[in-house]
Amino acid sequence: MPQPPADLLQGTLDVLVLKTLTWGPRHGYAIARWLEDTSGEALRIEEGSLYPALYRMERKGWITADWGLSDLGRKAKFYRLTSAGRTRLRQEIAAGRRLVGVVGHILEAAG
Amino acid sequence: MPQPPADLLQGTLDVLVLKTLTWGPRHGYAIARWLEDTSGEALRIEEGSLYPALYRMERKGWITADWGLSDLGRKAKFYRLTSAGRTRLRQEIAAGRRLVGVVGHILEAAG
DNA sequence: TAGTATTACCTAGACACTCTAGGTAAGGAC
DNA sequence: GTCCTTACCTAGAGTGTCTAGGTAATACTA
Repeated sequence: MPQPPADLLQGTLDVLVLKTLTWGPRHGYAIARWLEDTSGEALRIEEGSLYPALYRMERKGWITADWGLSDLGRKAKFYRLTSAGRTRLRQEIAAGRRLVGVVGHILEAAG
Repeated sequence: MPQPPADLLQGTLDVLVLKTLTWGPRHGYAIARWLEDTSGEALRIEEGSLYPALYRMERKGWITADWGLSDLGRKAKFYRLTSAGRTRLRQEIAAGRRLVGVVGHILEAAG
C-alpha cells in the first residue's frame, strides 16, 4: 500500500510536469530535480512514474522531445510544451481549482 | 477514457465519505445524495466507486456498518465513523492541505 | 586505477482506485 | 401493470503510480 506523501501526487504529476516546462525545455531528470527542489523536498518524483508520464503526454501531443546534451554534457531527452500542452495545462489548473474549491468547501464545514 | 469532472475525485472519495459521516450515520445511497447536493451537483458519486470504497474503509476499520431502515422505510446499510476513522479523516485533511499548498505554490508561480 | 556515486534513461509487474455497465429487490406513482 | 426511485452489489476494463529492477556514461575518491 502506497504511503503519504508518496502517493499524494494522485493525478497531479501531469500538471506539475507541464508547468515545469513553461520555464523552457527540460529533460526528464531535470524536471524531477526541479520539482523536488522547488517543493522543498515535499514532492518525490519517482522515475517509474515520471518517464511513463512523459511518454504518455508526448503521445497525446502535449509535449515533444528532442535529444540533446545536458549541462554536464550528457545525452538527455529535452521535452518542450506544445500549444496543445499549454491549453491542457490551463484546463487542468482550472479544473483543479474547481475541485479544490468544492472539496475544500465540504471539508472545511464544521463537523 | 474517464472525462472531467468525473475523474476529478482522484483519491478524494474516501475523505469526502468520512467527512459526510461526521454529521452522523448514513447509508451509502444517502452519502452519495448528500455529497452531490452539497457540492451543487459538481460532484458525481458513482455507485461503482462508492460501494467498493465503503467496503474498503470498513475492512480498514475506519467505518462500521449496521442494517437498518431508511427514511422511506427501506432496508439500508448505515455506516458510522469509528475513532480510527476520525483519526484517518484528520490525517487525510492535513495531508491534503499540505499537497494543495505545495502544488498550488508551484502552479501559481508566474510562468 | 579500481570502486563508488551521480547523471540520465527505460521497463515490467504489482497494486490501487475509479468507471462502465451490468444486476437484484422492493416500494410508490400512474 | 409498468415504470421510476430507492438501495445495494459486482465484474471487468482502464488508468496511473510505485517498486524494483536494468543500462550506460561521466565524475569523484581512495
